[in-house]
Amino acid sequence: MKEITSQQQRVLDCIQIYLNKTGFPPTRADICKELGFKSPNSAETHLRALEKKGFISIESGASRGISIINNQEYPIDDNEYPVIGLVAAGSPTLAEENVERTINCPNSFFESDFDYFLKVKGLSMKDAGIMEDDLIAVKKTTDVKNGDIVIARLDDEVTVKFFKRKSPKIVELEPANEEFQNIVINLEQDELYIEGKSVGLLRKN
Amino acid sequence: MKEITSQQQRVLDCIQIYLNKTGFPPTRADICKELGFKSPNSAETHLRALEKKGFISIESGASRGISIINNQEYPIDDNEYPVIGLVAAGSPTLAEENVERTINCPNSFFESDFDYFLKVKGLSMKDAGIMEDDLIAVKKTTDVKNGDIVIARLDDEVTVKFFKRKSPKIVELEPANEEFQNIVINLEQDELYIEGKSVGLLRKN
DNA sequence: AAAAATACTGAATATATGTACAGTATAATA
DNA sequence: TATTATACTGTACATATATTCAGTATTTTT
Repeated sequence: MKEITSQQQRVLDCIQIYLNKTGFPPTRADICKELGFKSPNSAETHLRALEKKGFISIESGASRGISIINNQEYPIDDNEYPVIGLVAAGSPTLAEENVERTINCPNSFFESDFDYFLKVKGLSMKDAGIMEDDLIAVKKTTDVKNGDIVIARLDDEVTVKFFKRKSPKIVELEPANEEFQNIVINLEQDELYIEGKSVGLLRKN
Repeated sequence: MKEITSQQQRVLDCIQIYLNKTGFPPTRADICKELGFKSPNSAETHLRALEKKGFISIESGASRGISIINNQEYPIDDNEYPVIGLVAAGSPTLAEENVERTINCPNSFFESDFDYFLKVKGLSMKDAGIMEDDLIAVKKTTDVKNGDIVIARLDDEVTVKFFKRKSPKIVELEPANEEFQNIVINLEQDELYIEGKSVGLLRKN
């Protein structure tokens, strides 16, 4: 699946909205009307691009012969994602006793797929707009880059910080709050386990 | 809803099966082919009967303009919520030209129901954890309390601030960033329109 | 620097499609 | 008994629609 452009996304959304509203797909002219194009060929070329990239299929010759291809990882685009609150020392993050509740959320809700929500404690990342009780969408991965907001485990405590690799053996975990100190980790002495990284945030107020 | 005949049921089933298979409704000719009719008018009359009895609706003039009317078996808990970006001065917020795209999201995602996502510009609310390009879930209402994060319209500009009523005629819009000034509004002189209030926040990174 | 992809306008056209009209026949209803 | 609904065939046609061709311009990739 190649990358979709913003205009192509608009066309794809337009098709979905039209489908929800009417129960059948739009014509080229309908898409033009919805999105302000003046030539049916504008819609046509976008449709062909979306087809080429695998987002839709087009039945040749058939009117309104557009169908959206649902090629998600899971057949259903919805999932119950666990919300992880306080993590008991030493216990695996996703252990049942750590799951406060679940949230139903489309799989493709954030840019990347993700595995769980982590409920934030404290204000160490407040200048990055991460406040107490915010829910961070966490993708489980150890593949993190400088500047990523990572969920790290240090001495059986889970912490959320910016990731900065200073040298092959020195990693700094940097808060976004001047009242907090950088955490410097010498990988030869201390154990650092990267749980994953933040791919999004959810706040309910 | 009148009683359906066995042939009409076959036609209705045929429409549903065709929809499941292709993603769009059949033409009269398609129905004929599936059910062995030799005249498109056979399908037509059945469709008109189904329409009259309330099982389907037919969009006049539109090809494949058939939609099956759902007897509300399951209320769908999903919706496409518009994302509002830059709002042109003087235009209604939800006008089509302001809708950047839509996000599929459960209706009960935040504590309260909501109407659209507003894409945040600027950092005037950064100390409340609201950063540039964050998406605020906005519930359209004028019923706001002190301390609520409101979406307000002032001189055809949309702004997000804390709401503080100082007296019956004085309202203050308070930013969460020391680099910004409070906005004091005398309701007798200035026009203040409350679009709604924030019921949640969404960040994709 | 050339080629390909994106993002359009505008016009033209073959055909896909809804729909009306003319029939035939049977069963249900008033 | 007359009327209406059901259940078809068959023809015809206006128009709804997909799709091609000819341009222009910008951005991205090779």
